[in-house]
Amino acid sequence: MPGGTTGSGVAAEVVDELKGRVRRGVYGPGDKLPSERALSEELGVSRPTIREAIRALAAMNIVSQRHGSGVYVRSLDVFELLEPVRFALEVSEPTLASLFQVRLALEPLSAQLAAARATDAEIRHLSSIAEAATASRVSVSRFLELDTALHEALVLASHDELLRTIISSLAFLAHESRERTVRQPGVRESTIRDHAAIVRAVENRDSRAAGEAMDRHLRNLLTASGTERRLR
Amino acid sequence: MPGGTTGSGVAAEVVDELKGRVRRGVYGPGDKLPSERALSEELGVSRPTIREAIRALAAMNIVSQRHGSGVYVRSLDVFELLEPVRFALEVSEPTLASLFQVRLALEPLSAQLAAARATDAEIRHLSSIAEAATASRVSVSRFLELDTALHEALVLASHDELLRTIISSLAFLAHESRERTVRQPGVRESTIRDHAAIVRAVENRDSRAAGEAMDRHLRNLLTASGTERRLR
DNA sequence: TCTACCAAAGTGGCCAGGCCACTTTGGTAG
DNA sequence: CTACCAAAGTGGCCTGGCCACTTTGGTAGA
Repeated sequence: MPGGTTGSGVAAEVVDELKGRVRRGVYGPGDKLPSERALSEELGVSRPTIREAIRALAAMNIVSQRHGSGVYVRSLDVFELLEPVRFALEVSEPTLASLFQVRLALEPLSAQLAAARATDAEIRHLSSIAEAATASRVSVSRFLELDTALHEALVLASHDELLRTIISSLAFLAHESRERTVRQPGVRESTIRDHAAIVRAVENRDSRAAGEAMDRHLRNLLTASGTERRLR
Repeated sequence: MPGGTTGSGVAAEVVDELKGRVRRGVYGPGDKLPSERALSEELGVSRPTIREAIRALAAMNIVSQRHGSGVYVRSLDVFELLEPVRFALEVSEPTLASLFQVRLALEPLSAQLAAARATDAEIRHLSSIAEAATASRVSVSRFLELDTALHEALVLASHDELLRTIISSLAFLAHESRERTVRQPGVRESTIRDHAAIVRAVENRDSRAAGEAMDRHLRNLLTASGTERRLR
């Protein structure tokens, strides 16, 4: 009973069918789908309908169409899959408070797991990121980049795909607000301290300390951003 | 410099054009777009191309198509917007253990918020669900249905759209494993007890107790299910 | 033998015109 | 004033076709 949530109609069914095949791995990333004419025959629907379905999948960044060549399954990376919603999020806006609530529940977990599971190479990577942010002449955008990278590296080191998917999605949502938060006085300094504490805990394989350090870090950011503001 | 990121081709241009109109407020939420035939004439492209463009916008949850009526700009609620997250979660094929880890982080939060924010009607609804499961002659599938309904009702009562999106997506992933778990001896009884405790805490507006009850509930399920099995 | 080129096949992009199913609406009969 | 129904409007889908681009394999030249 896979996710047939798209709607009714033949085209919608084709979308679900193809989406299902990608989900089940019938077509993996990089693979070429059958030609529109072939799919048309196989599924017993007209080519325009197939085209509509493929256009929808392309809009969701699940496939990409290459004129004269074929239709290919994309990387299925979380960020890419979320990109189509970026536009719509300009109007929607989850509350910052809500976002932080969820991050406060998940990111300490991410840090805990990272402390327990990170490889030595991953720990070195974490250190280098935290280190890079301490340099005096770091631009705002570069600082944001490093901040994002640290959270991403942590959840990668947790070796938990599900956590990575969710946290990456949230980071995507948070991106807009971070630009403002990081400009507030003192935030960069406290962020550097917090990051250092997290990395130190991971280096020491201290799950509890890592989780607590992350918790403090997020609460600091929350305080700095003012909780009632909306994203964007 | 509006978001002309879609790609090349006439259909892509139509997508950008329509997207731009929505962005600029030419068509606001709830508004009806011109008919496909009208757009076709106005933009000087064929109707199939217009249809492809509209299908793409629908895939991005920007508009919705209503057979016989028209194409409407959507209200853009967060839950629907984050539908792509669901797909992303499904392709990642998480471990049961990983799934429980995340649920253990999020669902107690959901219960806490519900205890603090639920309306009287929502509390009555919760009670009725918990009540229905205590009847002696409830089939396995019906029991599962009620279990899902309770978790869903809780997160609804939390009045947090972001949480709702994530937890609903996870519930979908969990579905397969629940069918097995619920058949294990004693699980239904303990579930009934746990649910009752959660509902009681919400009725008493006791956030802490609600969170703890949910935590115990999930740990009971986790114990009963054996953690190493893979979903799907 | 190897390289460069080119033509044919395959594929997506787009169009024209048509029929059907569903929704909406305004007039009409009760 | 209400209930109903027919016509108009709209999206959903199909057939069939032509064009533009990419790929590929064979061929002519070095």
